[in-house]
Amino acid sequence: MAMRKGEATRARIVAETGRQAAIRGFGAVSLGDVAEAVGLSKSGLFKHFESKEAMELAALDQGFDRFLAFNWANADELPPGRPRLEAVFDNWLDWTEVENAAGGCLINQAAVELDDQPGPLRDLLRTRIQRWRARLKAEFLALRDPPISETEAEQAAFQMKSFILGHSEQRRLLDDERARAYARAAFGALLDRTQA
Amino acid sequence: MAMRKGEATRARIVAETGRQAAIRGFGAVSLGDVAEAVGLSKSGLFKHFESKEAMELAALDQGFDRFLAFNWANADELPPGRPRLEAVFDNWLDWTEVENAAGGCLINQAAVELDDQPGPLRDLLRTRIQRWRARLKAEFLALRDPPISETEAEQAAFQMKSFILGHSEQRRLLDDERARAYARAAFGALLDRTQA
DNA sequence: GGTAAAAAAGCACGATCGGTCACTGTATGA
DNA sequence: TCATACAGTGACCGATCGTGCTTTTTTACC
Repeated sequence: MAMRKGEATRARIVAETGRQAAIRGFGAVSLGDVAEAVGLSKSGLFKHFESKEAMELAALDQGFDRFLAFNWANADELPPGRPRLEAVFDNWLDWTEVENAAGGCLINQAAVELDDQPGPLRDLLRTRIQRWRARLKAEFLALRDPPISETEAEQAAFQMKSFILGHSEQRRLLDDERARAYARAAFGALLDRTQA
Repeated sequence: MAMRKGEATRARIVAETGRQAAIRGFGAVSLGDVAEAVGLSKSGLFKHFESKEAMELAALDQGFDRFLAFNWANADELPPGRPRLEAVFDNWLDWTEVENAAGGCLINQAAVELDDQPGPLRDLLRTRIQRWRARLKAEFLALRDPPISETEAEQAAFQMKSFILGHSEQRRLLDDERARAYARAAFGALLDRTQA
């Protein structure tokens, strides 16, 4: 009764969908291409997903899981505040560059593509990004004792995310390796200012 | 002999292509949709462009022209350095919010979508963004006398662009109106630090 | 106002789109 | 081992994709 093979195939489909969406965008992913890439027929896909949208939903969800696992890796073991924030930031930069070969960060691609397209995909992305932001904000609040204000923490989280986005564009579109140095310098200075 | 009407129609097609690309991405724009939106038949489009790609190229190029005109408006009349930079930054924020109704900034959408898709579209985008960056860098160099280093100017331009990207995501995807305040505060502090 | 050129429509093409259905092989649980 | 639930195929649906080719309608100039 255990559906072992089915689950493995489903996972391959989800991963491939995310891969293609990161490159072309969700709106340009085709069932035919995904099916061919995983070595299935188009109709075979429908044994695992009831529709293309359900497939994309699973891909985005799993993509976000991967993102969190990657970026928060080893952060739990570090003390809250600056050590954690620096680890997360470095992981995040790595994420951009590791994913470089695979077409870039799926979440960032989705964020820009879906921001004006209502639907379950955007809803999922929104709630997950908001949760992630709240986590970062809490970490900034732990930077100082007594803690900084909520607004200051949000300000800092805003800048952190901004540097990540700036790094991604300069690194991926402009192919400029200095991007990482710029981002790290900017973030380090932000931590200095916030913590002092 | 003068092809007056043709040029007007062409301009409408280009504008509409840009509009749709900003929403769905270039890869998801269809000739049928564009044709219907401008009130033409599909085949009518081919009297103005030899291919879909040529149409997209024109749309991106014209979109960038509009971006530059909007962001640099009234900046020439201001003295170089801080006044100009502040005007450009505010214009840029306005641009994001004005374009809000129209599906967001075409250039930003293209930057994320095309960063891993080689071709003439990406080439055009790259060169135009690099030119724009050089312009910003020069403006940062004018911030101080004697001027800051090249690297410092690039660092500052990196942060400026980052704040724009951060503002765009927080404003458009998360629908958070505080984004503008965060971005302005961050940019103001950056200018203070750089200029002092 | 006639005429030549430009603009646009109409139509058809092969390919591909997302999706359904009836069918077959196969892995799995009893 | 055997029955069965499940994974996967192939043919096919109507719609739409980008793009030619031919014809008709507008437009602009003399």
